Amino acid sequence: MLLYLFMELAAAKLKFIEAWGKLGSEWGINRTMAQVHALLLISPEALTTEEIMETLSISRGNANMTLRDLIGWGLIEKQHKAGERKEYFFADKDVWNIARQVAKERKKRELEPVLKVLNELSTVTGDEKDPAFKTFKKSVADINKLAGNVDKTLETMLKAEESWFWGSVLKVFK
Amino acid sequence: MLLYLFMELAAAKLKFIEAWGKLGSEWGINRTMAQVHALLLISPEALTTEEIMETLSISRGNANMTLRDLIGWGLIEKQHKAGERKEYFFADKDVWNIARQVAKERKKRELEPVLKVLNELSTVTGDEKDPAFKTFKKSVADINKLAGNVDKTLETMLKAEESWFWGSVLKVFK
DNA sequence: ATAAACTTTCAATAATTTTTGAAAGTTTAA
DNA sequence: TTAAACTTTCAAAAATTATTGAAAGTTTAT
Repeated sequence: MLLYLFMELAAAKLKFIEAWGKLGSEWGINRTMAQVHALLLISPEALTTEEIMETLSISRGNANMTLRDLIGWGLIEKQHKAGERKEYFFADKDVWNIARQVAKERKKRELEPVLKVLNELSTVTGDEKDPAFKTFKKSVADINKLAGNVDKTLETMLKAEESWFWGSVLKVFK
Repeated sequence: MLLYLFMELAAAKLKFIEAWGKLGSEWGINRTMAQVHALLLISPEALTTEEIMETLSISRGNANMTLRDLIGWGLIEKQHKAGERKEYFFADKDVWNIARQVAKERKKRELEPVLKVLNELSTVTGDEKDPAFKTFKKSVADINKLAGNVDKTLETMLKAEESWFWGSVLKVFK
């Protein structure tokens, strides 16, 4: 009976990889990319493309593209071992860095383009007596303001030290 | 020439709906759902299923399911007009409420299940001398801590008043 | 009860996103 | 050079996700 109180490391790893992949896909990050990231996160040494393909049962092409994407996100790096031609990959293990990196990329790729459109839309002119115009203008202005605040907050977060960040925020949010 | 300095309200509406839909799909929210939400956000009156189908060129089935989902997310409500059988739909226009509602739902649907798994994985036992075990345990513990902090922060945000929230946070993030 | 007005369901279809894998490309060592 | 070792590309296929639309279901008025 006691047996079931413990989980094998191997089983735990699989569960972690699966959970990370699911979370990623729910937040617009490709499942495989999140899984490769998870695998490298819990791996003490750098892994080859070969090993990643094997462990996650994915094709060479998929592994290659996913690793390239992860490098583009600043989440993993290539490593070369002396006397070997193969490339090894390892993940930054600092969770605060990971959060910052993801925030930075998504801000750049998704938030900023939307802010640009919202700013354009703020300049629309029309009949101030028209309810359709008034409602449009107010919604756009409100969203623009919120998005701007989110942007500023992220900007500050990107510069922040982990301890400083959590210390300060948790003091405010008590 | 000056003509191009102004944008027609109709064009602006389309652009807004498109941008909101794109943002949604990048963050794991179905494009159509985000578009229907956008349409109702900028509409001064409640709209019928019929009108939504027409404006966005979507089918009755799609409109019906999407509207039901949006009600489930707490972003829109049904309205009945005296002497009419048709149902009308309108969106909460308060941007802070919208942000809170989305945060609340995603916390419940996605963050909490992951926290549950992470907590389970924290209990894994193994050989403290094994680098694979040590790396696994540390990564899980670190992520668990970060996720727990995010959860607490959201929890507080859900209770917060808009002015209080932005006032306080922006003072900290100066 | 009946029928008109309206809403919901869901199997089939369409659209989109992800993955494959073999061929092409590149680098290195001899 | 050449060839082995390794990486990248990308058109085709598979998997996933979203949409359609007609039929079934429900409600209301008479």
